[in-house]
Amino acid sequence: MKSFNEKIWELARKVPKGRVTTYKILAEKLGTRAYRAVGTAMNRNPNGLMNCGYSKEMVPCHRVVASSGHLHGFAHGLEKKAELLENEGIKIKDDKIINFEKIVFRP
DNA sequence: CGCAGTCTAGCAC
DNA sequence: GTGCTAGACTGCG
Repeated sequence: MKSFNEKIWELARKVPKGRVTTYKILAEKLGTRAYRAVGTAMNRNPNGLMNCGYSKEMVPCHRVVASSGHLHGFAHGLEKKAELLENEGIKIKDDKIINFEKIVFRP
C-alpha cells in the first residue's frame, strides 16, 4: 500500500510535457477531497525541489496548479514555476496559465 | 473577499 | 502514543 504522498507523485508524474494538472484532479483521482493534503504532499515531496524538473523519476510540481489555472504557492517561487512552464511551451500571464482549459491534463 | 470542509505531516505533551 | 496546529486547495455565501 503506497502512501498518500506516493500516489500524488505517481499521478503528477503522468502529466506529459507541455501539459498541466490541478490539485483538485489529483485529489479526485485518489478518491479524496483533501486538496490541501495534495499541496502539502507536493511541498514535502522527498524527490527534492531540484528534481522538480526534467528527470524521469521527478515529480513535475510546476505542472500542478490551482483548479482555476492560476499559479498558487511554489517553494521555488512563482516566477521560477512560470519559467519552467514557459520552457515547456506553456504561456504564463500574470501568474496565470493561458489556454489552461486546452492544456490541462484530465485523466 | 471571507468562512468552512477535508487529509497529511510536523511539533508538543 | 495521542492531540493540536498549520498548510502549494476548493466551494459557497
